[in-house]
Amino acid sequence: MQDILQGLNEQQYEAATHINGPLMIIAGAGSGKTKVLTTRIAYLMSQGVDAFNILALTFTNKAAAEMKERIEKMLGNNEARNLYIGTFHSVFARILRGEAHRLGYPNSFTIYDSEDSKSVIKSVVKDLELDEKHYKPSTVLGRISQAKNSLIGPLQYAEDYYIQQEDMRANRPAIAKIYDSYAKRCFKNGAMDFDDLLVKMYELMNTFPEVLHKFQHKFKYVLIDEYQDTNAVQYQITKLLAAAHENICVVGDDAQSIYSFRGATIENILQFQRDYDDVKVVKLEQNYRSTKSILNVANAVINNNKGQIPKSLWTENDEGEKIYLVRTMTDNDEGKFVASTIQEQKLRNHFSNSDFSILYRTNAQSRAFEENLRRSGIPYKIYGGLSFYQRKEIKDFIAYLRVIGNVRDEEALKRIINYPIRGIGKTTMEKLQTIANESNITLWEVLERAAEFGARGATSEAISKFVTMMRYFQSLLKDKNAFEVANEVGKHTGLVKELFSDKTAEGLARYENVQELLNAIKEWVDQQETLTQIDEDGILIDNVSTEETKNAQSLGVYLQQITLLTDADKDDGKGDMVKLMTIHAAKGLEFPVVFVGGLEESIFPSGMSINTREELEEERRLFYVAVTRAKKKLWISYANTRYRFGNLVQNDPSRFLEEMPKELIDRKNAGSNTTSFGLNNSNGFGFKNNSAIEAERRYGAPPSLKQRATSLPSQPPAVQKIIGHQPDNNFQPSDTSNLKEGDQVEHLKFGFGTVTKMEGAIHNRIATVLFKTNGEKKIMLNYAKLRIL
DNA sequence: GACTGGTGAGTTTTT
DNA sequence: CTCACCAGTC
Repeated sequence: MQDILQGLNEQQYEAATHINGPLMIIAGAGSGKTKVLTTRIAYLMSQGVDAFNILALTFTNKAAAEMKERIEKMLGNNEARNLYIGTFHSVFARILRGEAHRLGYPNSFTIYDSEDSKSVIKSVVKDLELDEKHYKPSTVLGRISQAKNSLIGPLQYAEDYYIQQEDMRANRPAIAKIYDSYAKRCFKNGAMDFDDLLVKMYELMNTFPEVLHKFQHKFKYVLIDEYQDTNAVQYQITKLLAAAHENICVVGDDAQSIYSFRGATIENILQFQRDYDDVKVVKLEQNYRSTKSILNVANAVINNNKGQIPKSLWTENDEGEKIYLVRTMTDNDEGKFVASTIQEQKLRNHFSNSDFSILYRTNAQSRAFEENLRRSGIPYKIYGGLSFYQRKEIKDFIAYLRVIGNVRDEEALKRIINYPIRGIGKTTMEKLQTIANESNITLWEVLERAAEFGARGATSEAISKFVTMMRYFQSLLKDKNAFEVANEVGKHTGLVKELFSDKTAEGLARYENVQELLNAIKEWVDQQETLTQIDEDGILIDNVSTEETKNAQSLGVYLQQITLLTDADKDDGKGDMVKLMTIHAAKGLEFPVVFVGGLEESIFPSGMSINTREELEEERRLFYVAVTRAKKKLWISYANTRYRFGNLVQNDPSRFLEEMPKELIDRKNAGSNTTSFGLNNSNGFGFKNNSAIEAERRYGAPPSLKQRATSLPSQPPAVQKIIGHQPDNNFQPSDTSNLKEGDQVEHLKFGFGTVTKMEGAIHNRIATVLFKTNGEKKIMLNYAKLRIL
């Protein structure tokens, strides 16, 4: 026990050992939060608390895995594997797997990912005969998700005056109706979406006192990481769970709240002290991670936000180097700069690849980095983005498994019914679908009784063949494990064979992916075998009943966990690789060397989040998170121009750059020695008249046309030619809400042109215009900088 | 019912 | 640029 608590500072010690009663830890970035949490758990166990009585909830699988691993190391045994540590979603899914029947769901319910959800919404919108252009699945799902996270059901949604006003204003009054149908459809399909995992867990606890009682007493100690990111449902559930013992410990940092788009509210952390009596509050303010320079930059930036919980983060670490600010001509150059800097740093400072991390605001930005790392032969791994399980060929294969596990899963069924092509086409499906909806039976049932509903000839035959095959697979469930079933599916459906005969590069990759899926399932099954050999007292059992093992290895269990899996979880930690991820994904992690890319207006801060102070402050917190990931060295970069939808776009340098204290910034690679970042100063940052010359000096002469096709287009993009337009000092953007094609306009930076194309007014917030300057170049622009002539 | 080529629309952030 | 969707053809 002495060992466990060793090396904690006074506050950390207090936080780790105050195990009875409510505790709130306000933990600054890099203050050893994970260390405290893991120590706390290890300490609990050393005090005789059973691992089965401890529940720790995190926001990412990665954070959970890390905690588990650290605890295991601390305790020196594998008792930690019996802890309930996981994301809200995965822990609740696990619980619901045993209890869902109470809510009318099959215990083998399917979990819908966002793609499935959108697909359901799409068909609901179609059935309700609404305008599919106007009721876009992503928009509608966003509204529904928001409602669910605030515990607002379909009925309440329809009756809520404020919500209805909002929907009316957006001219989408039918969302309430869609929400209702969507919920019913999911229920009929025996499926829960991501939000349902939380909502249904709440319903379960709230409706069945005996269930609540059971879990209140099972989880005598509750810990919640990143409490500032909890939303209303999560808040309510944890409140219920902790009500009996009040041994609840929450850890958070209001400065790192970056999930409000998911319904997270800082209120929860502010409310905590009012929810329980005698809340112990511990502040962790000493940073052990970063250099003084890095921390000071972070502090200076976050100070621009109003209303943070007062806290002063300090460090005893070295001053460190200044923060490097880098400007490049294009997004590709940004990638190139990062790749070469990594090479250089490795040689100079003996860093290994895994010491580096590249962070960005949007997943789309990863490509430029990826390409250049590959070109430089630097091994890298991208976290997030499309997970392995979201790839088309994998989802197709899994769709078979899903239907086998749950025939009510209509989304999966629709996916596979004619894949591989077996002659059950669109028209047939539409007919069957209508029958299913009208007679309120499942699509599967309609298929089973297809002949009875009027299927004839070849179609009827194809359907009954399909049904017979699926029934055969289902018959395997009884005594075959997930891998054996999957293997059979691969063989009998011809899926593997079809991919194998596709000799194109993509076909080969798809084939390999499916192979990898089968391997993964095999691995999982084997792993389950060892897991089930430990009983509830944590003692290894020699003779596990085959029944139990089989159960744990079943297809249903497998399916439920993979939907919640992200790519990061496949990471075995092995392999020396540079890590690429969004800033959101990087929360809670730290790296010796960090590159943050794309510090440009409309990217970071995102163009979607610049309209209210709240949105902007969240972007700023995100920047704060990015900066505080770095231990030793930090590069921040932005590009003058980048490609977006195949078009060249120009963005101003991010406003956040201005907020960093100048004396802590090394700007020798920022291209300009002006002291101002002045966004409107055409002589200032990034838009100098001589930037083409400057670029040539740094990157060499532009490559010939032929070369350009194969090598980096590091030549300054054509847009440069027209840069340098000197607007009238009184340039006032016009009200461009009526802007139309053919209008003559003046742009703040580019000068005069004609509007050739209007693009979307997406979300009514930021819109871009494609226009021709001097009859020559196409550029996409922001409305706000245009004057109609 | 299956296949093809043209067209338009889309990119925050995560489970 | 890339993907989903549509109309038109076999």
